Amino acid sequence: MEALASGPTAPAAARSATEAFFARSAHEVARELVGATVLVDGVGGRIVETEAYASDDPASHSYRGETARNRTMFGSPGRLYVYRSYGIHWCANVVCDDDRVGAAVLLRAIEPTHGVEAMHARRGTVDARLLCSGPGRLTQALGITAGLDGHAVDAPPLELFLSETADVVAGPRVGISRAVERPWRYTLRGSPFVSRPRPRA
DNA sequence: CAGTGGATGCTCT
DNA sequence: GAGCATCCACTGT
Repeated sequence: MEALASGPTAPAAARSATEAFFARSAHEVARELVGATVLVDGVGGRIVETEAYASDDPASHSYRGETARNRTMFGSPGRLYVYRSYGIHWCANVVCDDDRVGAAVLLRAIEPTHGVEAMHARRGTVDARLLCSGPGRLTQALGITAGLDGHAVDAPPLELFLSETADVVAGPRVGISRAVERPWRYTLRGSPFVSRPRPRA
């Protein structure tokens, strides 16, 4: 993937390749991010689980309009939206934009491939399957906090490498109470590193 | 295994 | 004051 040439203050007209990739529906982006590799300071791995949150989605933080918390969701695509979950964990999204602002893709699980030692140290677990298999776990393992909110996903310390097409399965989202039935959770088929139900086959 | 409850902070009603 | 896009420890089968 190309490096992001323009900084935060660059003219909006000069949209980078990364921004263009994320300037689509959260569904397309969520599906294509499965199989991609994301690193923070060289620590991370292959994305095996994502969820799409659309702009007109009752389950999305952006549904009721812009607030102080979700401001990043209404900005440039290709940036991280980081928020605190249940008062304890951080959750990381990538902002999308399919003509309507307020869409994003939640990163739910990663297969650890880079900097596994650092992840173990941060997480304090010995089970590789539990290092990044959940939105709160993966932010802890990669060291993602509110400090990275609004940060471009391809600007240091973040790196993103897209992949060839992966074998992706769609299913219902996890942990939400509204629009529960929408099958907007995307997982890498058969991966033992997804967060929820152990893949049965 | 399945089910329950506690921790903990912030947003919105 | 309720309700979370969660995780973990602990209980009982």
